[in-house]
Amino acid sequence: MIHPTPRLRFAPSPTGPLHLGGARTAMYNWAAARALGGKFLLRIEDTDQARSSDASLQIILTGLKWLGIDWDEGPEKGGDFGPYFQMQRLPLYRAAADRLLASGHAYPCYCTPEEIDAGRKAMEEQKAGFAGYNRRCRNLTAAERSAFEAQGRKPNLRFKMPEARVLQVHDLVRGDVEVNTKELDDWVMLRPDGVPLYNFACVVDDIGMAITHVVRGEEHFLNGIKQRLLFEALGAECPQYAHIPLILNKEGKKLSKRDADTNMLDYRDKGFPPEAVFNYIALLGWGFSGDRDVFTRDEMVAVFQIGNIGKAGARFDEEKLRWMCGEYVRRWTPAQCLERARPWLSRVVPEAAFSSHAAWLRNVVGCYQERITILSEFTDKIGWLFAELPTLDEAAQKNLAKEPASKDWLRGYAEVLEKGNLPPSWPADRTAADAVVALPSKKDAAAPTCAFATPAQIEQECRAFTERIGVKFGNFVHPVRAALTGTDKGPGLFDVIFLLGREACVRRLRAAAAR
RNA sequence: GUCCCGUUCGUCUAGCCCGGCCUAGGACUCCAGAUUUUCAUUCUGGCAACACGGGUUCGAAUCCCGUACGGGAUACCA
Repeated sequence: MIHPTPRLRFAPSPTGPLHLGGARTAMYNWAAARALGGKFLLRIEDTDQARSSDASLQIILTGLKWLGIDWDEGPEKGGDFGPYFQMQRLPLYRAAADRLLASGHAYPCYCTPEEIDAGRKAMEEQKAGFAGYNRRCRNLTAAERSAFEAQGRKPNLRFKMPEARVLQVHDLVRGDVEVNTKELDDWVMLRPDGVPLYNFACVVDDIGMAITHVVRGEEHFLNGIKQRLLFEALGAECPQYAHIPLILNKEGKKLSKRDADTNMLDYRDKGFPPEAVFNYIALLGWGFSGDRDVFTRDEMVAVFQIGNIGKAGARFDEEKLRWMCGEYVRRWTPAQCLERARPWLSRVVPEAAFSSHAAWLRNVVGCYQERITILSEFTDKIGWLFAELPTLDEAAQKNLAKEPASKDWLRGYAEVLEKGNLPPSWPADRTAADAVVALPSKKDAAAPTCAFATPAQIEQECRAFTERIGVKFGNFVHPVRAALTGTDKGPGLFDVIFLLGREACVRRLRAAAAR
């Protein structure tokens, strides 16, 4: 075979949501396919009929799309190697099973679950090391078979494993590994109802779909051995396997529901930027380079190699994920950020405002961009802008009570602002102000020409006022911020005043002074 | 029990395959400082690791063996 087109797949079973580990596996397959110039396909392993659901399938597909992992063949796409749902491929498995039966690689097993269990227990008592199916049906005579049939027993089909063959296999991640088949069972391929089990369906489909490389979790390593033997029995070439370690929690144990959100879409709903999640997950067991952590999908594809995936399990660290999110959020322009944040802004901002106050909202968002890491934080952060009066938190109350004279300052400053040239307050139209003044204001930025006072001008007037009344600027600022925003954190005070506009500022200062 | 894999700062990792450039690099976190009207951002500096024991070698994080610890597997789930 001369360099066939590389074909890789992600083969989820729709029995639950797409979790971090699955997403990472999908991503590595995707990245390898793109890096090799091959195809990436999705195959749905829905043979566990009791647990599979369409809802899960939709969640998985949506999660992949959200992360920017697109597929060339599979659900919603079709392709020349379909069908891509295993339950639609039953005749293919039946045909392969018949071939195996005919070639003596498989045999019918009439054992009941209870009998199998009893056999296993007996082997355990002999403490032979490995305890599995006792292979009772492996060498049944024709007469014995018909006797079982006569009892009405329906046989499973089992694969006949070599008794004690040493296999030298090469794994793209693990390297050369030696495995003795005596550690392996005669495993069940097909149920009486014709529904295949994982290992069997997987191989039939990997052959049928011309898969060349398989990246999957290390829990499949031994399955890989069974599968190699099946490829051999079917006279097909085995794909290159890469078995990667699982994602661990903070304690180094397998990641579970308690440790992190199990559903990729939970991250979406909380406003984690998908690029950041993608970037972070990629880093769990793989490194872009010695000195860079932040990279795009394209940059990853340009350098990705399956062999560079680490052999050791990586722990999921939400703090670094958060940092990564902030890293992406800060790189957006305020306009881009506004677009992204819209679903969360909508919880406090009336829908109409997105067109009527686009420039203002862009400034609001701009002011918080470097203060958040995930988009849902916007919801709580910007509420004060829309309230009649802000709710004072503990720090704000303290800052208002600190200086006895501060109420006079606030009253005085209210007067200054009232007479000043501030933009109007929400919900009045203030496009003339926001369209020309881009927040957050930068120290060394050229002063824009504006019909209203700019933050820089507001600051100038403020400093002049504090001088007039003989108050240290640094002291003055705190009660003002408290009165205006209800807290001690937030954007620059003069951006706040600009954003709030005249009426709101005056109202808030006077209300705080009157407390 | 048996088999397989792994082990570099608290965490993610670079280096390991092809021993010397490693007084082990980067990032997150943390601490200190600078900037500053708060917070945040940004910048500067700092703390902090080759699991342990043998061996090979002039020389080992890098090669070999063992021990310990961790993970995975051992289904009519995938």
